[in-house]
Amino acid sequence: MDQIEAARPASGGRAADWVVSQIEDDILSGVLENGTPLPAERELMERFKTSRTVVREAITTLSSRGLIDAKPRFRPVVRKPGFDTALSSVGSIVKLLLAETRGVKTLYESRVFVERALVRDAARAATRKDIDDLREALAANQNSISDSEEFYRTDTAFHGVLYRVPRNPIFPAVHEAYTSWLAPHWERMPRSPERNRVNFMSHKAIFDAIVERDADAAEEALETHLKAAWEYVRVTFELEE
Amino acid sequence: MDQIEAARPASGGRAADWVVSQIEDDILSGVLENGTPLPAERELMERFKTSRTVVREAITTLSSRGLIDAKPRFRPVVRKPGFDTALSSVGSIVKLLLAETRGVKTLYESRVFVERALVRDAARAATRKDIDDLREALAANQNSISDSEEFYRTDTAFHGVLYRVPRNPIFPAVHEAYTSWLAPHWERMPRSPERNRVNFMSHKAIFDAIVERDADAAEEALETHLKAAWEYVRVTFELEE
DNA sequence: CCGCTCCTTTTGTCGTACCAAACTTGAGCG
DNA sequence: CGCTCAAGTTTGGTACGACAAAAGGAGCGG
Repeated sequence: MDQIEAARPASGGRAADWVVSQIEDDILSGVLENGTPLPAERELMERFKTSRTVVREAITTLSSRGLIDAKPRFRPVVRKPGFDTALSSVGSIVKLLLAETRGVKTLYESRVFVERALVRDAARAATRKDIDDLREALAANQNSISDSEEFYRTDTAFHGVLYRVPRNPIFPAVHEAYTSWLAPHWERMPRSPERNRVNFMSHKAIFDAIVERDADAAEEALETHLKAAWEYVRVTFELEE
Repeated sequence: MDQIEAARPASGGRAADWVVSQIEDDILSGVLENGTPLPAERELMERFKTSRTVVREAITTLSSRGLIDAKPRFRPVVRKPGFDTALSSVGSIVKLLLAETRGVKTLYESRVFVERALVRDAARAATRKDIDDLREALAANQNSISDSEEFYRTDTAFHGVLYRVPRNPIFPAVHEAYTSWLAPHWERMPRSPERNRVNFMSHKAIFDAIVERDADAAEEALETHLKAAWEYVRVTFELEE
Protein backbone atom coordinates (compact mmCIF):
# COMPACT_ATOMS: atom_id res chain seq x y z
CA MET A 1 0.00 0.00 0.00
CA ASP A 2 2.42 2.65 -1.19
CA GLN A 3 -0.45 4.67 -2.57
CA ILE A 4 -0.16 8.21 -1.36
CA GLU A 5 -3.52 9.83 -1.32
CA ALA A 6 -3.88 13.55 -0.94
CA ALA A 7 -5.49 14.27 2.38
CA ARG A 8 -9.17 14.86 2.13
CA PRO A 9 -9.97 18.53 2.68
CA ALA A 10 -11.20 19.07 6.17
CA SER A 11 -14.41 20.82 5.27
CA GLY A 12 -16.13 23.13 2.84
CA GLY A 13 -16.21 21.13 -0.35
CA ARG A 14 -18.26 18.03 -0.83
CA ALA A 15 -16.54 14.76 -0.19
CA ALA A 16 -17.87 13.49 -3.49
CA ASP A 17 -16.02 16.23 -5.36
CA TRP A 18 -12.82 15.15 -3.75
CA VAL A 19 -13.37 11.54 -4.80
CA VAL A 20 -14.16 12.74 -8.30
CA SER A 21 -10.88 14.57 -8.57
CA GLN A 22 -9.00 11.59 -7.20
CA ILE A 23 -10.47 9.27 -9.80
CA GLU A 24 -9.92 11.88 -12.49
CA ASP A 25 -6.26 11.90 -11.59
CA ASP A 26 -6.13 8.13 -11.72
CA ILE A 27 -7.66 8.15 -15.17
CA LEU A 28 -5.40 10.86 -16.54
CA SER A 29 -2.26 9.44 -15.00
CA GLY A 30 -3.06 6.06 -16.47
CA VAL A 31 -3.49 4.20 -13.19
CA LEU A 32 -6.92 3.38 -14.49
CA GLU A 33 -6.41 2.45 -18.08
CA ASN A 34 -8.83 3.18 -20.84
CA GLY A 35 -11.45 0.51 -21.26
CA THR A 36 -10.93 -1.16 -17.92
CA PRO A 37 -13.82 -1.31 -15.51
CA LEU A 38 -13.84 0.81 -12.40
CA PRO A 39 -13.25 -1.01 -9.10
CA ALA A 40 -16.37 -2.09 -7.27
CA GLU A 41 -18.15 0.56 -5.25
CA ARG A 42 -17.49 -1.23 -2.01
CA GLU A 43 -13.82 -1.34 -2.88
CA LEU A 44 -13.71 2.35 -3.67
CA MET A 45 -15.40 3.27 -0.42
CA GLU A 46 -12.69 1.37 1.37
CA ARG A 47 -9.91 3.04 -0.61
CA PHE A 48 -11.28 6.52 -0.05
CA LYS A 49 -12.45 5.82 3.48
CA THR A 50 -15.91 7.07 2.72
CA SER A 51 -19.45 5.83 2.38
CA ARG A 52 -21.01 4.24 -0.63
CA THR A 53 -23.29 7.24 -0.92
CA VAL A 54 -20.32 9.44 -1.70
CA VAL A 55 -18.76 6.93 -4.03
CA ARG A 56 -21.95 6.59 -5.99
CA GLU A 57 -22.35 10.34 -6.25
CA ALA A 58 -18.82 10.61 -7.54
CA ILE A 59 -19.55 7.94 -10.11
CA THR A 60 -22.65 9.67 -11.43
CA THR A 61 -20.72 12.91 -11.71
CA LEU A 62 -17.88 11.26 -13.58
CA SER A 63 -20.39 9.55 -15.79
CA SER A 64 -22.13 12.73 -16.81
CA ARG A 65 -18.76 14.32 -17.44
CA GLY A 66 -18.07 11.52 -19.85
CA LEU A 67 -15.00 10.21 -18.09
CA ILE A 68 -16.64 6.87 -17.49
CA ASP A 69 -19.28 4.94 -19.35
CA ALA A 70 -21.95 3.76 -16.94
CA LYS A 71 -24.70 1.51 -18.10
CA PRO A 72 -27.20 0.50 -15.43
CA ARG A 73 -26.29 -2.69 -13.61
CA PHE A 74 -22.90 -2.84 -15.30
CA ARG A 75 -19.49 -1.95 -14.09
CA PRO A 76 -18.63 1.58 -15.17
CA VAL A 77 -15.88 1.59 -17.77
CA VAL A 78 -13.24 4.30 -17.77
CA ARG A 79 -12.99 6.29 -20.95
CA LYS A 80 -10.01 8.55 -21.50
CA PRO A 81 -11.50 11.86 -22.49
CA GLY A 82 -11.08 13.54 -25.82
CA PHE A 83 -12.82 16.48 -27.39
CA ASP A 84 -15.31 13.99 -28.77
CA THR A 85 -16.43 12.78 -25.34
CA ALA A 86 -16.54 16.39 -24.19
CA LEU A 87 -19.02 17.23 -26.90
CA SER A 88 -21.08 14.09 -26.56
CA SER A 89 -21.50 14.76 -22.87
CA VAL A 90 -23.50 17.88 -23.65
CA GLY A 91 -25.79 15.92 -25.91
CA SER A 92 -28.46 15.70 -23.27
CA ILE A 93 -28.74 19.46 -22.91
CA VAL A 94 -28.57 20.08 -26.61
CA LYS A 95 -31.43 17.68 -27.17
CA LEU A 96 -33.51 19.85 -24.85
CA LEU A 97 -32.47 23.00 -26.67
CA LEU A 98 -33.40 21.49 -30.01
CA ALA A 99 -36.93 21.00 -28.77
CA GLU A 100 -37.31 24.74 -28.35
CA THR A 101 -38.45 27.06 -31.06
CA ARG A 102 -35.82 27.66 -33.68
CA GLY A 103 -33.47 25.36 -31.81
CA VAL A 104 -32.81 23.18 -34.82
CA LYS A 105 -32.49 26.18 -37.08
CA THR A 106 -29.94 27.75 -34.78
CA LEU A 107 -27.83 24.64 -34.65
CA TYR A 108 -28.10 24.05 -38.36
CA GLU A 109 -27.07 27.60 -39.15
CA SER A 110 -23.99 27.22 -37.05
CA ARG A 111 -23.20 24.09 -38.99
CA VAL A 112 -23.51 25.91 -42.27
CA PHE A 113 -21.22 28.57 -40.90
CA VAL A 114 -18.58 26.07 -39.85
CA GLU A 115 -18.72 24.09 -43.05
CA ARG A 116 -18.43 27.22 -45.14
CA ALA A 117 -15.17 27.87 -43.41
CA LEU A 118 -14.16 24.24 -43.81
CA VAL A 119 -14.57 24.12 -47.56
CA ARG A 120 -12.69 27.39 -47.82
CA ASP A 121 -9.91 25.89 -45.82
CA ALA A 122 -10.01 22.76 -47.92
CA ALA A 123 -9.76 24.77 -51.11
CA ARG A 124 -6.83 26.59 -49.64
CA ALA A 125 -4.90 23.91 -47.86
CA ALA A 126 -6.13 20.44 -48.74
CA THR A 127 -3.28 18.04 -49.30
CA ARG A 128 -3.15 15.57 -52.12
CA LYS A 129 -4.33 12.89 -49.73
CA ASP A 130 -7.23 15.04 -48.60
CA ILE A 131 -8.28 15.44 -52.21
CA ASP A 132 -8.00 11.71 -52.74
CA ASP A 133 -10.11 11.05 -49.65
CA LEU A 134 -12.69 13.47 -50.88
CA ARG A 135 -12.72 11.88 -54.31
CA GLU A 136 -13.15 8.48 -52.76
CA ALA A 137 -15.94 9.64 -50.50
CA LEU A 138 -17.62 11.30 -53.45
CA ALA A 139 -17.42 8.13 -55.51
CA ALA A 140 -18.94 6.11 -52.69
CA ASN A 141 -21.66 8.70 -52.48
CA GLN A 142 -22.38 8.43 -56.18
CA ASN A 143 -22.48 4.65 -56.05
CA SER A 144 -25.17 4.67 -53.41
CA ILE A 145 -27.60 7.07 -55.01
CA SER A 146 -30.11 4.27 -55.42
CA ASP A 147 -29.78 3.15 -51.80
CA SER A 148 -31.04 5.96 -49.60
CA GLU A 149 -29.85 4.32 -46.41
CA GLU A 150 -26.34 3.95 -47.71
CA PHE A 151 -26.48 7.36 -49.35
CA TYR A 152 -27.08 8.98 -45.99
CA ARG A 153 -23.98 7.32 -44.61
CA THR A 154 -21.77 8.28 -47.51
CA ASP A 155 -23.20 11.78 -47.43
CA THR A 156 -22.17 12.12 -43.82
CA ALA A 157 -18.82 10.57 -44.58
CA PHE A 158 -18.17 13.08 -47.38
CA HIS A 159 -18.78 15.99 -45.08
CA GLY A 160 -16.70 14.19 -42.46
CA VAL A 161 -13.66 14.31 -44.71
CA LEU A 162 -13.92 18.08 -44.78
CA TYR A 163 -13.82 18.17 -40.98
CA ARG A 164 -10.58 16.25 -40.98
CA VAL A 165 -8.71 18.57 -43.33
CA PRO A 166 -7.66 21.05 -40.63
CA ARG A 167 -5.92 18.21 -38.75
CA ASN A 168 -7.49 19.41 -35.52
CA PRO A 169 -9.23 16.76 -33.42
CA ILE A 170 -11.89 19.24 -32.38
CA PHE A 171 -13.46 19.37 -35.80
CA PRO A 172 -14.18 15.67 -36.29
CA ALA A 173 -15.67 15.76 -32.80
CA VAL A 174 -17.87 18.66 -33.84
CA HIS A 175 -18.91 16.79 -36.94
CA GLU A 176 -19.90 13.77 -34.93
CA ALA A 177 -21.83 15.99 -32.59
CA TYR A 178 -23.69 17.72 -35.41
CA THR A 179 -24.65 14.48 -37.09
CA SER A 180 -25.76 12.75 -33.91
CA TRP A 181 -27.79 15.73 -32.77
CA LEU A 182 -29.43 16.40 -36.08
CA ALA A 183 -29.82 12.75 -37.05
CA PRO A 184 -33.19 12.30 -35.31
CA HIS A 185 -34.59 15.00 -37.57
CA TRP A 186 -32.88 13.85 -40.71
CA GLU A 187 -33.85 10.26 -40.30
CA ARG A 188 -37.51 11.11 -40.49
CA MET A 189 -37.01 12.79 -43.83
CA PRO A 190 -38.40 11.14 -46.93
CA ARG A 191 -35.63 10.04 -49.26
CA SER A 192 -35.55 9.31 -52.90
CA PRO A 193 -32.95 8.58 -55.56
CA GLU A 194 -33.85 11.85 -57.26
CA ARG A 195 -33.23 13.74 -54.08
CA ASN A 196 -30.01 11.83 -53.57
CA ARG A 197 -28.87 12.70 -57.05
CA VAL A 198 -29.39 16.39 -56.38
CA ASN A 199 -27.35 16.16 -53.21
CA PHE A 200 -24.64 14.21 -54.95
CA MET A 201 -24.37 16.87 -57.62
CA SER A 202 -23.97 19.44 -54.88
CA HIS A 203 -21.18 17.41 -53.37
CA LYS A 204 -19.54 17.14 -56.72
CA ALA A 205 -19.72 20.89 -57.23
CA ILE A 206 -18.06 21.40 -53.88
CA PHE A 207 -15.40 18.87 -54.69
CA ASP A 208 -14.68 20.38 -58.07
CA ALA A 209 -14.30 23.82 -56.59
CA ILE A 210 -11.88 22.49 -54.00
CA VAL A 211 -9.84 20.77 -56.67
CA GLU A 212 -9.76 24.03 -58.58
CA ARG A 213 -8.57 25.72 -55.39
CA ASP A 214 -11.40 28.17 -55.77
CA ALA A 215 -12.41 29.00 -52.20
CA ASP A 216 -15.18 31.39 -53.19
CA ALA A 217 -16.80 28.88 -55.51
CA ALA A 218 -16.46 26.12 -52.93
CA GLU A 219 -18.03 28.22 -50.23
CA GLU A 220 -20.89 29.22 -52.44
CA ALA A 221 -21.47 25.66 -53.59
CA LEU A 222 -21.61 24.48 -50.02
CA GLU A 223 -23.90 27.26 -48.95
CA THR A 224 -26.27 26.53 -51.80
CA HIS A 225 -26.16 22.85 -50.93
CA LEU A 226 -26.95 23.25 -47.26
CA LYS A 227 -29.49 26.00 -47.76
CA ALA A 228 -31.36 23.80 -50.19
CA ALA A 229 -31.19 20.90 -47.78
CA TRP A 230 -32.63 23.09 -45.05
CA GLU A 231 -35.38 24.31 -47.30
CA TYR A 232 -36.28 20.70 -47.94
CA VAL A 233 -36.40 19.99 -44.20
CA ARG A 234 -38.34 23.15 -43.52
CA VAL A 235 -41.05 22.44 -46.04
CA THR A 236 -41.34 18.85 -44.92
CA PHE A 237 -41.74 19.68 -41.27
CA GLU A 238 -43.52 22.98 -41.87
CA LEU A 239 -41.17 24.84 -39.62
CA GLU A 240 -41.34 28.58 -39.21
CA GLU A 241 -39.39 30.83 -41.55
CA MET B 1 -53.05 17.86 -6.95
CA ASP B 2 -54.04 17.74 -10.58
CA GLN B 3 -50.48 16.96 -11.51
CA ILE B 4 -50.40 14.01 -13.84
CA GLU B 5 -47.11 12.25 -13.54
CA ALA B 6 -46.04 9.76 -16.15
CA ALA B 7 -45.93 6.34 -14.60
CA ARG B 8 -42.51 5.32 -13.52
CA PRO B 9 -41.10 2.66 -15.82
CA ALA B 10 -41.39 -0.73 -14.21
CA SER B 11 -37.79 -1.74 -14.54
CA GLY B 12 -34.66 -1.54 -16.60
CA GLY B 13 -33.75 2.12 -16.37
CA ARG B 14 -32.62 3.76 -13.20
CA ALA B 15 -35.22 5.47 -11.12
CA ALA B 16 -32.94 8.46 -10.88
CA ASP B 17 -32.99 8.90 -14.64
CA TRP B 18 -36.73 9.00 -14.57
CA VAL B 19 -36.73 11.67 -11.89
CA VAL B 20 -34.19 13.61 -13.93
CA SER B 21 -36.43 13.62 -16.97
CA GLN B 22 -39.42 14.62 -14.87
CA ILE B 23 -37.62 17.63 -13.44
CA GLU B 24 -36.25 18.47 -16.87
CA ASP B 25 -39.79 18.62 -18.15
CA ASP B 26 -40.81 20.85 -15.25
CA ILE B 27 -37.97 23.22 -16.02
CA LEU B 28 -38.66 23.38 -19.74
CA SER B 29 -42.40 23.68 -19.37
CA GLY B 30 -41.92 26.52 -16.94
CA VAL B 31 -43.44 24.83 -13.90
CA LEU B 32 -40.12 25.49 -12.28
CA GLU B 33 -39.23 29.01 -13.25
CA ASN B 34 -35.74 30.21 -13.91
CA GLY B 35 -33.97 31.39 -10.79
CA THR B 36 -36.30 29.74 -8.32
CA PRO B 37 -34.89 27.20 -5.91
CA LEU B 38 -35.69 23.54 -6.28
CA PRO B 39 -38.14 22.07 -3.76
CA ALA B 40 -36.59 20.42 -0.75
CA GLU B 41 -35.29 16.91 -1.23
CA ARG B 42 -37.86 15.44 1.14
CA GLU B 43 -40.59 17.17 -0.78
CA LEU B 44 -39.34 15.75 -4.04
CA MET B 45 -39.10 12.24 -2.66
CA GLU B 46 -42.70 12.54 -1.65
CA ARG B 47 -43.77 13.86 -5.03
CA PHE B 48 -41.93 11.16 -6.94
CA LYS B 49 -42.63 8.44 -4.40
CA THR B 50 -39.03 7.50 -4.14
CA SER B 51 -36.15 7.55 -1.70
CA ARG B 52 -33.89 10.43 -0.95
CA THR B 53 -31.03 8.45 -2.43
CA VAL B 54 -32.67 8.63 -5.83
CA VAL B 55 -33.63 12.26 -5.48
CA ARG B 56 -30.10 13.23 -4.60
CA GLU B 57 -28.67 11.28 -7.49
CA ALA B 58 -31.06 13.03 -9.82
CA ILE B 59 -30.00 16.39 -8.43
CA THR B 60 -26.31 15.72 -8.97
CA THR B 61 -27.02 14.64 -12.51
CA LEU B 62 -29.06 17.74 -13.24
CA SER B 63 -26.36 19.84 -11.69
CA SER B 64 -23.59 18.48 -13.86
CA ARG B 65 -25.82 18.92 -16.88
CA GLY B 66 -26.06 22.57 -16.00
CA LEU B 67 -29.82 22.63 -15.57
CA ILE B 68 -29.52 23.62 -11.94
CA ASP B 69 -26.92 25.56 -10.03
CA ALA B 70 -25.98 23.65 -6.89
CA LYS B 71 -23.65 25.13 -4.35
CA PRO B 72 -22.95 22.90 -1.35
CA ARG B 73 -25.37 23.37 1.52
CA PHE B 74 -27.56 25.69 -0.53
CA ARG B 75 -30.79 25.04 -2.29
CA PRO B 76 -30.16 24.19 -5.93
CA VAL B 77 -31.36 26.97 -8.21
CA VAL B 78 -33.11 26.29 -11.49
CA ARG B 79 -31.31 27.59 -14.52
CA LYS B 80 -33.06 27.48 -17.86
CA PRO B 81 -30.55 26.06 -20.29
CA GLY B 82 -29.08 27.87 -23.24
CA PHE B 83 -26.20 27.07 -25.50
CA ASP B 84 -24.05 28.96 -23.05
CA THR B 85 -24.80 26.66 -20.13
CA ALA B 86 -24.34 23.71 -22.44
CA LEU B 87 -20.83 24.81 -23.24
CA SER B 88 -19.91 25.80 -19.73
CA SER B 89 -20.94 22.38 -18.49
CA VAL B 90 -18.14 20.80 -20.47
CA GLY B 91 -15.64 23.16 -18.90
CA SER B 92 -14.49 20.54 -16.45
CA ILE B 93 -13.49 18.10 -19.16
CA VAL B 94 -11.93 20.73 -21.35
CA LYS B 95 -9.77 21.82 -18.46
CA LEU B 96 -8.43 18.29 -18.28
CA LEU B 97 -7.83 18.22 -22.02
CA LEU B 98 -5.94 21.49 -21.89
CA ALA B 99 -3.50 19.97 -19.45
CA GLU B 100 -2.47 17.43 -22.05
CA THR B 101 0.22 17.99 -24.62
CA ARG B 102 -0.83 20.34 -27.38
CA GLY B 103 -4.21 20.74 -25.73
CA VAL B 104 -4.01 24.50 -25.60
CA LYS B 105 -2.65 24.67 -29.12
CA THR B 106 -5.49 22.55 -30.42
CA LEU B 107 -8.11 24.70 -28.79
CA TYR B 108 -6.44 27.91 -29.86
CA GLU B 109 -6.17 26.76 -33.46
CA SER B 110 -9.86 26.05 -33.53
CA ARG B 111 -10.46 29.53 -32.24
CA VAL B 112 -8.35 31.02 -35.00
CA PHE B 113 -10.32 28.98 -37.48
CA VAL B 114 -13.65 30.16 -36.16
CA GLU B 115 -12.65 33.78 -35.95
CA ARG B 116 -11.27 33.74 -39.45
CA ALA B 117 -14.73 32.75 -40.59
CA LEU B 118 -16.28 35.36 -38.33
CA VAL B 119 -14.35 38.30 -39.72
CA ARG B 120 -15.12 37.09 -43.22
CA ASP B 121 -18.76 37.01 -42.32
CA ALA B 122 -18.51 40.43 -40.74
CA ALA B 123 -16.91 41.86 -43.85
CA ARG B 124 -19.68 40.34 -45.88
CA ALA B 125 -22.75 40.91 -43.80
CA ALA B 126 -22.11 43.28 -40.90
CA THR B 127 -24.91 45.76 -40.45
CA ARG B 128 -24.39 49.42 -39.81
CA LYS B 129 -24.99 48.77 -36.14
CA ASP B 130 -22.44 45.98 -36.12
CA ILE B 131 -19.90 48.36 -37.58
CA ASP B 132 -20.78 50.96 -34.98
CA ASP B 133 -20.40 48.41 -32.21
CA LEU B 134 -17.04 47.40 -33.58
CA ARG B 135 -15.93 51.01 -33.83
CA GLU B 136 -16.98 51.61 -30.28
CA ALA B 137 -15.23 48.50 -29.00
CA LEU B 138 -12.13 49.50 -30.91
CA ALA B 139 -12.17 52.97 -29.40
CA ALA B 140 -12.50 51.54 -25.91
CA ASN B 141 -9.62 49.28 -26.71
CA GLN B 142 -7.48 52.18 -27.84
CA ASN B 143 -8.31 54.20 -24.77
CA SER B 144 -7.07 51.47 -22.46
CA ILE B 145 -3.70 50.80 -24.04
CA SER B 146 -1.99 52.12 -20.95
CA ASP B 147 -4.08 49.99 -18.60
CA SER B 148 -3.26 46.37 -19.31
CA GLU B 149 -6.03 45.04 -17.10
CA GLU B 150 -8.63 47.09 -18.88
CA PHE B 151 -7.03 46.42 -22.23
CA TYR B 152 -7.55 42.70 -21.78
CA ARG B 153 -11.24 43.28 -21.15
CA THR B 154 -11.74 45.55 -24.13
CA ASP B 155 -9.70 43.17 -26.26
CA THR B 156 -12.05 40.36 -25.35
CA ALA B 157 -15.03 42.63 -25.90
CA PHE B 158 -13.84 43.56 -29.39
CA HIS B 159 -13.61 39.95 -30.41
CA GLY B 160 -16.95 39.39 -28.73
CA VAL B 161 -18.64 41.82 -31.08
CA LEU B 162 -17.50 39.66 -33.98
CA TYR B 163 -19.17 36.63 -32.42
CA ARG B 164 -22.46 38.50 -32.26
CA VAL B 165 -22.56 39.46 -35.93
CA PRO B 166 -24.05 36.17 -37.17
CA ARG B 167 -27.02 36.69 -34.82
CA ASN B 168 -26.75 33.11 -33.67
CA PRO B 169 -26.73 32.52 -29.91
CA ILE B 170 -24.27 29.67 -30.29
CA PHE B 171 -21.41 31.95 -31.23
CA PRO B 172 -21.45 34.26 -28.21
CA ALA B 173 -21.59 31.10 -26.12
CA VAL B 174 -18.56 29.77 -27.94
CA HIS B 175 -16.76 33.05 -27.37
CA GLU B 176 -17.46 32.92 -23.69
CA ALA B 177 -16.23 29.36 -23.59
CA TYR B 178 -13.01 30.18 -25.41
CA THR B 179 -12.21 33.11 -23.19
CA SER B 180 -13.00 31.33 -19.95
CA TRP B 181 -11.02 28.25 -20.93
CA LEU B 182 -8.02 30.12 -22.24
CA ALA B 183 -8.11 32.87 -19.62
CA PRO B 184 -6.02 30.95 -17.06
CA HIS B 185 -3.20 30.87 -19.58
CA TRP B 186 -3.62 34.40 -20.83
CA GLU B 187 -3.76 35.91 -17.41
CA ARG B 188 -0.28 34.73 -16.58
CA MET B 189 1.11 36.52 -19.61
CA PRO B 190 3.24 39.57 -19.08
CA ARG B 191 1.57 42.69 -20.43
CA SER B 192 2.87 46.01 -21.51
CA PRO B 193 1.56 49.12 -23.19
CA GLU B 194 3.81 48.42 -26.15
CA ARG B 195 2.37 44.97 -26.51
CA ASN B 196 -1.13 46.40 -26.13
CA ARG B 197 -0.45 48.91 -28.86
CA VAL B 198 0.59 46.18 -31.25
CA ASN B 199 -2.60 44.31 -30.53
CA PHE B 200 -4.69 47.40 -30.91
CA MET B 201 -3.17 48.07 -34.29
CA SER B 202 -4.11 44.54 -35.29
CA HIS B 203 -7.65 45.15 -34.19
CA LYS B 204 -7.74 48.34 -36.16
CA ALA B 205 -6.49 46.58 -39.28
CA ILE B 206 -9.25 44.02 -38.91
CA PHE B 207 -11.83 46.72 -38.39
CA ASP B 208 -10.67 48.71 -41.37
CA ALA B 209 -10.85 45.68 -43.60
CA ILE B 210 -14.37 44.95 -42.42
CA VAL B 211 -15.42 48.50 -43.10
CA GLU B 212 -13.92 48.20 -46.57
CA ARG B 213 -15.92 44.99 -46.99
CA ASP B 214 -12.70 43.25 -47.88
CA ALA B 215 -13.14 39.73 -46.55
CA ASP B 216 -9.75 38.49 -47.69
CA ALA B 217 -7.93 41.37 -46.05
CA ALA B 218 -9.97 40.98 -42.88
CA GLU B 219 -9.24 37.29 -42.68
CA GLU B 220 -5.57 37.80 -43.24
CA ALA B 221 -5.39 40.58 -40.69
CA LEU B 222 -7.05 38.41 -38.11
CA GLU B 223 -4.85 35.44 -38.86
CA THR B 224 -1.76 37.55 -38.55
CA HIS B 225 -3.05 38.98 -35.31
CA LEU B 226 -3.84 35.67 -33.65
CA LYS B 227 -0.78 33.90 -34.98
CA ALA B 228 1.39 36.64 -33.52
CA ALA B 229 -0.46 36.42 -30.23
CA TRP B 230 0.14 32.68 -30.16
CA GLU B 231 3.79 33.13 -30.94
CA TYR B 232 4.01 35.45 -27.99
CA VAL B 233 2.37 32.89 -25.74
CA ARG B 234 4.50 30.11 -27.11
CA VAL B 235 7.78 31.86 -26.52
CA THR B 236 6.74 32.95 -23.05
CA PHE B 237 5.71 29.49 -21.91
CA GLU B 238 8.29 27.68 -24.03
CA LEU B 239 5.68 25.40 -25.49
CA GLU B 240 6.49 22.95 -28.22
CA GLU B 241 6.11 24.26 -31.76
C1' DC C 1 -34.91 49.36 12.27
C1' DC C 2 -30.86 46.57 13.38
C1' DG C 3 -28.39 42.82 15.49
C1' DC C 4 -28.18 38.86 18.35
C1' DT C 5 -29.62 34.30 19.95
C1' DC C 6 -32.33 30.18 19.72
C1' DC C 7 -35.00 26.88 17.25
C1' DT C 8 -36.39 24.61 13.00
C1' DT C 9 -35.44 23.02 8.51
C1' DT C 10 -32.47 21.08 5.22
C1' DT C 11 -28.37 19.29 3.26
C1' DG C 12 -24.22 16.19 3.49
C1' DT C 13 -22.74 12.00 5.10
C1' DC C 14 -22.89 7.51 7.14
C1' DG C 15 -24.50 2.74 8.05
C1' DT C 16 -27.41 -1.03 7.17
C1' DA C 17 -30.40 -3.86 4.69
C1' DC C 18 -32.56 -6.10 0.73
C1' DC C 19 -33.45 -7.26 -4.11
C1' DA C 20 -32.35 -8.31 -8.56
C1' DA C 21 -29.15 -8.58 -12.12
C1' DA C 22 -24.52 -9.77 -13.46
C1' DC C 23 -20.63 -12.55 -12.69
C1' DT C 24 -18.09 -16.85 -11.17
C1' DT C 25 -17.61 -21.34 -10.33
C1' DG C 26 -17.87 -25.90 -10.84
C1' DA C 27 -20.41 -30.07 -11.68
C1' DG C 28 -22.10 -32.72 -15.24
C1' DC C 29 -22.19 -34.14 -19.95
C1' DG C 30 -21.10 -35.00 -24.77
C1' DC D 1 -11.08 -31.78 -23.46
C1' DG D 2 -14.38 -28.38 -24.08
C1' DC D 3 -19.15 -26.99 -23.66
C1' DT D 4 -23.59 -26.10 -21.06
C1' DC D 5 -26.06 -24.94 -17.43
C1' DA D 6 -27.32 -24.23 -12.72
C1' DA D 7 -25.87 -23.34 -8.48
C1' DG D 8 -23.69 -19.69 -5.33
C1' DT D 9 -21.36 -15.16 -4.97
C1' DT D 10 -20.56 -10.48 -6.06
C1' DT D 11 -22.21 -6.08 -7.05
C1' DG D 12 -25.15 -2.28 -8.48
C1' DG D 13 -29.87 0.00 -7.48
C1' DT D 14 -32.97 1.38 -4.01
C1' DA D 15 -34.86 2.14 0.49
C1' DC D 16 -34.84 3.55 5.40
C1' DG D 17 -33.07 5.60 9.41
C1' DA D 18 -29.89 8.50 11.84
C1' DC D 19 -26.96 12.41 12.95
C1' DA D 20 -23.82 16.55 12.52
C1' DA D 21 -23.41 20.92 10.49
C1' DA D 22 -25.01 24.70 8.25
C1' DA D 23 -28.74 27.68 6.52
C1' DG D 24 -33.14 29.96 7.34
C1' DG D 25 -36.34 32.10 10.41
C1' DA D 26 -38.58 33.48 14.66
C1' DG D 27 -38.38 35.95 18.38
C1' DC D 28 -36.09 39.11 21.50
C1' DG D 29 -33.56 43.09 23.02
C1' DG D 30 -31.40 47.19 21.85
